[in-house]
Amino acid sequence: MNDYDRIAKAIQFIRENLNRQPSLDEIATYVHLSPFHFQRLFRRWAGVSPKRFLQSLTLANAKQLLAESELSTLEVAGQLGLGSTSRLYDHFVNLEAITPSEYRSAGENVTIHHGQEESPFGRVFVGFTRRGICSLDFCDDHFDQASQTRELQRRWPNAELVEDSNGVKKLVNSVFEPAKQAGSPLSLLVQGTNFQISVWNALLRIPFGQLSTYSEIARAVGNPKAVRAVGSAVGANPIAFVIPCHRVIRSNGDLGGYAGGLTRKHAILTWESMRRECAEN
DNA sequence: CGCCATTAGTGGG
DNA sequence: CCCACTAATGGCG
Repeated sequence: MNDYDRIAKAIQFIRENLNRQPSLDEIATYVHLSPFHFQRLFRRWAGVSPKRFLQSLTLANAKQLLAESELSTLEVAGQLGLGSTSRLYDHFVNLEAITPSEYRSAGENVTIHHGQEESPFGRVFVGFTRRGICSLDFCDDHFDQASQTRELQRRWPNAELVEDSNGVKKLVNSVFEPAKQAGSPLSLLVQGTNFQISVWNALLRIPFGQLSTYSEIARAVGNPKAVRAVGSAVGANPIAFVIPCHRVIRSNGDLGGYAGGLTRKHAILTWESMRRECAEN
């Protein structure tokens, strides 16, 4: 079992037993570590003690984050025309959209480099072309490399797939390393319907470490009643983590869903909120 | 009152 | 049809 698995297991345990406020000893025992070692591992991973983590984990906390983000940057998320390009993320991420039909007519001669690599939140499968990242998914038992490659080929039927573990390693480093801000902008290359693209754009506008809701996104894309459809579009996000679908939760404060598993969603959110606190202090 | 469980309504794929 | 949803509603302390 690697570190991420252990931490994930601990977090899940904490979540399930939140109302009992489990002690450090109890959690450490659960993941088969000594309290001392567990605390150190946890601190290294999250930058916070398990105790502090526990405190920040309540629903009240989630709702507070929600309230903070309510007023911020989401109200303007312009509908994006087909195939157009827009700069987002304070000019650090560049999202380029291609419709399925446009792809069919124009899109040959594309080579997609792909492979798996460890990330702070577990193994990921990544695909990228010369023009940008086109795929990023977390791996698990149901979604292994074989099926991920198959899915990639299905989405880009004319593309040539090439395994490239070196390239993938470099890419993953720049994606998950916060120092990426200093480097060149990330380019994303995605296919989707007009609706999906506008939703993914809205996701990119949620600031690091903050939360939004499905209904908020629906409002932001100018279709306030399409809440459920937004859920589907968010779920269809082809580039996990970079397009931050993990920052969207239910309006009542529940976590909602996540393709990579709820524990992982929770882990990423917690990590982000801690990172943000650190940056502020 | 507040806290839940249930449900009709919902729009895009 | 299927949904990574929500607001309204009613029951129960």
